[in-house]
Amino acid sequence: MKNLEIAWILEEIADLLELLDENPFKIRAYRRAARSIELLPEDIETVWRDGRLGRIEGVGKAIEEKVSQWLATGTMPFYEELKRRVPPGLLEVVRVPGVGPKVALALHRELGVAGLYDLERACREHRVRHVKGLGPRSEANILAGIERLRRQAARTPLGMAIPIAREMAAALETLPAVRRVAIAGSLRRGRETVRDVDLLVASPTPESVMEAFVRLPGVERVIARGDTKSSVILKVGLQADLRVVAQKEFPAALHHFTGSREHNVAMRELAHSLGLTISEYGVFRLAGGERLPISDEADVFRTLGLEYIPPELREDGSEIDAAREGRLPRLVEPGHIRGDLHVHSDWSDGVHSIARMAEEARRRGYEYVAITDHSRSLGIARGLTPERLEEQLEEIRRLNRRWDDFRILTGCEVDILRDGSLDFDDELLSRLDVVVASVHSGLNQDEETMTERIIRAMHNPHVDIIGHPTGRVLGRRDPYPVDMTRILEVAARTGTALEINGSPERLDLKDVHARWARDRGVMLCVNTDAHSADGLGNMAFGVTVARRAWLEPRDVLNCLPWPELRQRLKDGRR
DNA sequence: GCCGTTTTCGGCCCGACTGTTTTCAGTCG
Repeated sequence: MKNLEIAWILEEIADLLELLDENPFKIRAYRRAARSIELLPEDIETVWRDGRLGRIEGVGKAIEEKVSQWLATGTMPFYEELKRRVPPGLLEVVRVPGVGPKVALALHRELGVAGLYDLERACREHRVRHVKGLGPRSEANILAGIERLRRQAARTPLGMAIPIAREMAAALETLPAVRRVAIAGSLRRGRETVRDVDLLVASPTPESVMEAFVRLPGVERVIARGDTKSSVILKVGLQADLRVVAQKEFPAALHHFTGSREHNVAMRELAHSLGLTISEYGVFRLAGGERLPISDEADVFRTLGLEYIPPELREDGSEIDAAREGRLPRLVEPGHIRGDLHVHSDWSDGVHSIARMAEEARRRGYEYVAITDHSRSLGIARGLTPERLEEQLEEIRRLNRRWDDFRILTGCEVDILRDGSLDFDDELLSRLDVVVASVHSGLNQDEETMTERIIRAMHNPHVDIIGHPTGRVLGRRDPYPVDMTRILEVAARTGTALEINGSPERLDLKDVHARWARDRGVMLCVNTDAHSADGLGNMAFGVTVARRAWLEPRDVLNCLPWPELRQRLKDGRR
């Protein structure tokens, strides 16, 4: 699966072309193609073999040829040539915040800077201030930028950024001059990791809001402070941007600051073709500049002849075509989820009793919850022996007498052992309502072995769901290598559902893969993998991933009411 | 380099902030 690799190369080509001062439109073309391929809902090698590369949005003859070369031979002469022409260290230099291609080039030309180390030394020796257009402040800013680059290499996981953003939004809301506050940017679009927190405020007196913003307790340093826009670095290392607009501008501004950049560009191009222009201030006629009435975000889309596009879909611009043609999905919402099918109790490594977990699930309005404790091989998580599981079934039977509007489903999260066999025998599995099968050990197997291992588990008729299918832990553990195309093919054939694990450190499957799954008719199941009553609240993260995958309720197993779910689970086992 | 319900050539989005400048280029989102 080479999609990400190719997207990365095209992106780097764009960076290199920028350093060569090439035509900006050519550079943009490479970035667009990179983005399309990154978000492509199928394996690019398949597309290539079918001769469909040219049909990818933003891929024309020239890029098609280069990508083909790379897929066929593993090299791309054009890319190699660019790398020869540009000192490789300059690519790091342009990643320093505040340093772009023009400055990097001047530093290279005049001071011989060819990498981060050179740049840092040139700043400390005060040589940078003698380069035309730069001064002492530039030196200090570049040093701070290098520091930031080194300290905050990775993006921040959504689950970590959301509470920070909410806290800041709440603090701003208490200001008397503030009329409205919204979290915007990639956070609002629900991206799994974010680079910064974007906040939008409506206020008649921007300066007072700016003043309060840069003094918020979590702020470490101010990097920009203007009349309507400020940026700060938080003590946790994350950047936060605030934009303040007038109240009547708020809807257009909210759209603008939610992005993505590609979505905005595509929207503005569409506006142009309709004789309109669109910015954070509103929608206007090109001729005469008359402001069109906009009272909410949906109006922004409506004036361009589009259905409302939910934030989670605003990525590469293809959602705009879908909106124009009325092809947008009716996205799944938290309220559609009828139960959680992957939950742990204190029988294994959870902290709360089955009864407590069930009561919490019921309180959340669910119709059912499946208790899926670990199986015996996972000693570290106090996995259940078959005998203990038998006892648990009895306990659940007893508890289920409590309600007539709710039920606890029996289940387990059974380990997929190294050879793909399962940790419990078929007879025991056959008596459970729900079987989630997951990989927890032998994570360093090669792709072929791991893929076969999971496929073998899917062929077991008692397995209903594959739990956290790629095993990643955001920022801590890479996914184990699997051939996702083959996994999806088999899942489609066996009717096995794949989990979207909503635990914020997992989010596994990820959005792009979940969308591939949907496109192949594979059912998804959004679970929390909760180990405590609080953990059930992570469903919202899972639903966000599902929405980014364009999923509708019918694509999600646990949107089914219990009678239909039971039927479906039974059918899947034939 | 891409793209086409006005076009296969000539277009290809919009604005804020900074630092270094006398009017703006570069960077960022």
